Amino acid sequence: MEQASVPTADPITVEVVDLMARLVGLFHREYEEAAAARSLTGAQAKVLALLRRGPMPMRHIAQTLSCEPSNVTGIVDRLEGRGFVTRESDPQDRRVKLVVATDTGLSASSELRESLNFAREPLAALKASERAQLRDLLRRMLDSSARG
Amino acid sequence: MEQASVPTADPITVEVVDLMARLVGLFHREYEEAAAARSLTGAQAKVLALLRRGPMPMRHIAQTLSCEPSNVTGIVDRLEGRGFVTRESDPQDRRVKLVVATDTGLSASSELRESLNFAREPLAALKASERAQLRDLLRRMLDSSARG
DNA sequence: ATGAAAGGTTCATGTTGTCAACTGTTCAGC
DNA sequence: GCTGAACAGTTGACAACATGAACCTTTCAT
Repeated sequence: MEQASVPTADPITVEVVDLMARLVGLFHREYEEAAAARSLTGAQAKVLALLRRGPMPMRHIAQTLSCEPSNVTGIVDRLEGRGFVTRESDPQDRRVKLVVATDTGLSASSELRESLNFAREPLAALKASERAQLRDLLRRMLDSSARG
Repeated sequence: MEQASVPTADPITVEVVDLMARLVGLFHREYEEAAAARSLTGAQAKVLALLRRGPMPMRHIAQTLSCEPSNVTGIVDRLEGRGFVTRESDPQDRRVKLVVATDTGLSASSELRESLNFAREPLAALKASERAQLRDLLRRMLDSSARG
């Protein structure tokens, strides 16, 4: 909804968006596969990946994933049931539960990250200088949308 | 599994993969939202998008989406129930069912495609020449992985 | 003709996702 | 200090998505 002011995109933008869509499809499949190989689902893997930077309140996880908090409850339940994370209540605010990755959880997540060959093969088609170029372009796109 | 021969990726590749992951997240969310605005789910929208090029057997849809055929049955059921597609049996081989988008389905899919602002905003951060550069790099990645 | 193989569907099951209702906890204003 | 609004998280009901096994029909090779 609400896109009255969208100018018809130029042809290059349209094509880039299309290419992105294909790339997203590829990446997504690879990610799911890599997760499944460690008997994790995609959602579980995503949460574990978030926790690599440290404990995080449920609420924050939900916001990052753009989903309802009640959904996170279930995902964390299953991760907890398998020993990948624990819930600890925040001493600062006893309403919030901090989700903490266990060692098992962290190493599973690291393994998965390492194994993400995605684009390792596709990216091999590019020269080092081109990969750097790609990195810079992507960085700028993401920086701009992080601010937007 | 089975990645004994994966060389440790160079730092740039690792960073590109990370950026991709974020991009995929963004794109995915936008896509789901755009679909939801037309009361379609992401999966339904994907199938409709596939059918823009013409009728397609169930089997082929499943392969393209990398999922089980039985899953496609359900998705197409729901699309059919709402008048977005129909099933016609292939005269050449009466085992196969061709899924055909109706006019309603086609226009819903086109609308959705048009509304995909993703990256329209992020891409605006790039100059025209840079967008072209990005397009070329992405093309080459995808070409290589299409052959792989 | 027969039997194997392929295309779809059905059924049982599990995960992800939403929404509404509920329990605790915090905090502002009185 | 209390009270009530607002917030964090959970629960329960429900729909969509996803898999795997069993099944039916059609095709095709022998």
